[in-house]
Amino acid sequence: MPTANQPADGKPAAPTQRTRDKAQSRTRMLAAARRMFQRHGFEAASMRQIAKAAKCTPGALYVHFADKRELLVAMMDEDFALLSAGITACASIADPVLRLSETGRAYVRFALEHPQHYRMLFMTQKPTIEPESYCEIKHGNPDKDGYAFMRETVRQCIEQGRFLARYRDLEMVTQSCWASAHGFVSLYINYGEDPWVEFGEPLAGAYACLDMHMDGLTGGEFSRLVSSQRGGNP
Amino acid sequence: MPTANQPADGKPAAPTQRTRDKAQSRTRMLAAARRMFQRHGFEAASMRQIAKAAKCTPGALYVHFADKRELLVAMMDEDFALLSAGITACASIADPVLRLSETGRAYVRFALEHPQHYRMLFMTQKPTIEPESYCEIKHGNPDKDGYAFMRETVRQCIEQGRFLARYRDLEMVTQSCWASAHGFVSLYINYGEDPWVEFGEPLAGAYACLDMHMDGLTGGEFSRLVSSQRGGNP
DNA sequence: CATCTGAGTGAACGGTGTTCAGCGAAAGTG
DNA sequence: CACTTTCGCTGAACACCGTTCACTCAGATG
Repeated sequence: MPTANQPADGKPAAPTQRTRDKAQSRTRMLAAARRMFQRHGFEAASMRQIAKAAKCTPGALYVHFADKRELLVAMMDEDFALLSAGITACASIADPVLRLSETGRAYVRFALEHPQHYRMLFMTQKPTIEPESYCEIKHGNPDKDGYAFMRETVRQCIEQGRFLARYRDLEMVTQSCWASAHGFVSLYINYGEDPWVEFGEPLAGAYACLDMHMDGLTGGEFSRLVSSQRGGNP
Repeated sequence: MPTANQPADGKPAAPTQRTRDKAQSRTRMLAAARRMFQRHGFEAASMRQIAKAAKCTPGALYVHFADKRELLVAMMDEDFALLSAGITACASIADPVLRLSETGRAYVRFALEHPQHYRMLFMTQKPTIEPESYCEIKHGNPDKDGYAFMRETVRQCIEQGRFLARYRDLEMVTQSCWASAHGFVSLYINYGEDPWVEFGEPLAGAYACLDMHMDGLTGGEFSRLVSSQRGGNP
């Protein structure tokens, strides 16, 4: 039963007035949702507010998105390209220790620039683990890709003997790298506005955490490498 | 206007039937709220569910707690006391570097032994809590406030020149210590059961993260200190 | 005993995410 | 062109949510 939008032969159909309108609506809704989510957070932003900002009724949102969470996920998919871009930019760095450090920096920059997105990805309780719907079908789980990228870099560091001898457990070291990036930014996202803790410039704090961790892993070689790089290439 | 509960002279009144009932109700409500918050999270747990679990009506909750947020705060106060007890138990350790390390270890043990408590305390998005609503007494007092205790220890480390020269910012270093403990345990609590990250023994991983961080801060002096301690006192 | 007090009730208010019969204009078909 | 089908969208609901409030009535007070 071919439709105008998706013919049976799979060839792209000529965009009709209706399909163009629908795409436009979707874009408008997504933009409105981004504004609301970033301004008020996921819970506080309501579908009615988003609908009003997108100049439609709440029900219309459900034509394009199954539920509120999918609206957020669709929104995050767009911005996730930034994290992927940052990480793939690090892939060109030859030295695995420096590459690992830069990967962490790209990671924390993403977290601090998109705190609400980061919260949804890495700080919320996953309701249920659905292996089919989440992990594989979703054009490759970006979390797993990032993790795998980091693990591969860690593997090279270990193979080249760049880490202290006691840090040989690939999974554990990879997780410690992830944790060194996640720890500070997740605390900042939760308590950055809290008067209870006086946070300074978050990026500086996050970078410092990464550096301390890298020095702990390498026995201080990381800092010496960085300063020699800086001294050698002024 | 003295009441049976709080006479004007400040002397404790004899507990009447009513005051005992009220305290009992409060305790029952708090226990029900803890169950619900830990099971479903702050947002998903509803006042109606809590009321049903506490065998009362939703309105009765508002006799004891101003709103949902205050119910959470009352619950967190109890859990914080448990955590603070574990942290301040390290106060007897003379060496501030070792004391800081042991503080971190106590922190991650609490997190891994009470993952639901920890999630509620440090991993959920909380409504902003004004300082005046919070226990002012605890805030800033190293005996009661774990963060203040850690900061005081960090201050001693800095004053004794135990950290590398570039780590002189008291707040930032304290936050990095917190982050080094929080990072791994929060990831483990979220992804420990997830099939796409293979976690090993969580306590070992968390301790390793702490050690790397301490070595990064001290330029490796921490590990040398620990091994000399171990060698000196076998 | 009469009086007062206050913990608890139950219904309501305005919000929330989500669903769905039906509308009407665009698209497809003869 | 006229007829039928398609489908994005509306508006009204549904079942919840946190919170309020007039009211009740057992226990404390005098």
